[in-house]
Amino acid sequence: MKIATFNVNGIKSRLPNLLEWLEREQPDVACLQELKALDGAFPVNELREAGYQSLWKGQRSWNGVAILSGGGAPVEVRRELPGDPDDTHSRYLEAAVDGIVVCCLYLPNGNPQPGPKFDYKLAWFERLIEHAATLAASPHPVVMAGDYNVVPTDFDIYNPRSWLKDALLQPQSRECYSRLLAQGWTDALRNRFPEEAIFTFWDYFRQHWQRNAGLRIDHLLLNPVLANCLQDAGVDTWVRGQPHASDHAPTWVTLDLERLKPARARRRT
DNA sequence: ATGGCATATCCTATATGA
Repeated sequence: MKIATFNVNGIKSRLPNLLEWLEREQPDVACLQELKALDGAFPVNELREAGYQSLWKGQRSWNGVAILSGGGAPVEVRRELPGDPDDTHSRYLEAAVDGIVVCCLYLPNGNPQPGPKFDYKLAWFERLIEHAATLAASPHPVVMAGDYNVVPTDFDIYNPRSWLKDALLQPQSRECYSRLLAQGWTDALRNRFPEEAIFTFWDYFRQHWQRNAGLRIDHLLLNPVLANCLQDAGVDTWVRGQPHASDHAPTWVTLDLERLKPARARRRT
């Protein structure tokens, strides 16, 4: 099973790119972020024709997340992160897809910092950490995929110097991310490439894509049950090189779900 | 300290992103 996450930066503008990627790479599950569209503008029919059933949560102008499945329909578990009934941003979806719990998240950017947007980022992160503790300990396989808006270490950026004041590199942001991992999550990309600089985002400025001046901010975290199934992980960088591309590239894992069965058998004996 | 580029919207301008 292949599960991917892709910040599309506008589903309406990006639909041709999205469809081409789905056709070529055939992920079984795709988590999308930054739809930047109301629910009624979501291209549900185009995606169905491409072989995907969708669960989505839109919002005017900003944010917006979706979970696409090429197999069974995603079964909604929750449409918001617990902990703040006043939070109106569409940043979280959780669904069961073919036996896997899939969480699709778009963590707040947090710029400029310091300031109220950075405070919101950290508060949202705390809510995620609290909710994720249950998922990490779950006997079910769980993946938390999305745009975390955190560069975990200086090894995850082409050059931290010009980003030192950015919310994505702040010690508070990184501390939250490492506390999340400490619950038992496996950062699939870093697990697959322990000693390589690997990026998922290249901004539109100063020919950063052409110079491979990127950041690693899109992550797929696997709970221990699912980490046992990890086969491979990667970034579909060709998508970033297409005309009219998003500034993010799709990031993915492949999983051997056969390995879930021995664990269950062992528990019974 | 600002801008570079891109997207969306209340669109000869402004907010947001990362």
